[in-house]
Amino acid sequence: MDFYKRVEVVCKNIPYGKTATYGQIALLCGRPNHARQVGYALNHRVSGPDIPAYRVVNAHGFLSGAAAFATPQLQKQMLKKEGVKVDGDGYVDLKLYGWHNTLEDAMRMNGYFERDGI
DNA sequence: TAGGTGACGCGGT
DNA sequence: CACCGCGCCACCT
Repeated sequence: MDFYKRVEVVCKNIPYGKTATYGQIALLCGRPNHARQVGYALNHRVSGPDIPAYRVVNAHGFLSGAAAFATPQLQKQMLKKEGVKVDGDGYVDLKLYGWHNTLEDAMRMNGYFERDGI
């Protein structure tokens, strides 16, 4: 299985106006302990205009990857643009804007993985 | 080969 | 809440 390709698929499935955590993405990729690798993937491997990396935050709702975007404020701007409120310290309220994915979401991901052989 | 690093996270205090 | 320790693991030096 190609972890990085899975990260790409999962990121593309984060709903508009919602955010997902690194650990959550790792879990959906079938690798529970790879939260750090999700961060690595987004920073060095997975990139492109069709991949909403700005919707990924850490378990506390903090925009921990903000500095890695083209401009330091870009992640915050992109989120606010789709209705996600970011406070002055760079945090989003996961209760309101977290992607509370269902078992169906997880099974759909697996369907994509199997279809694409990754 | 050994050791350091990091867009991380959980459990304990 | 905050802070801390520890586990985690692919990638560099």
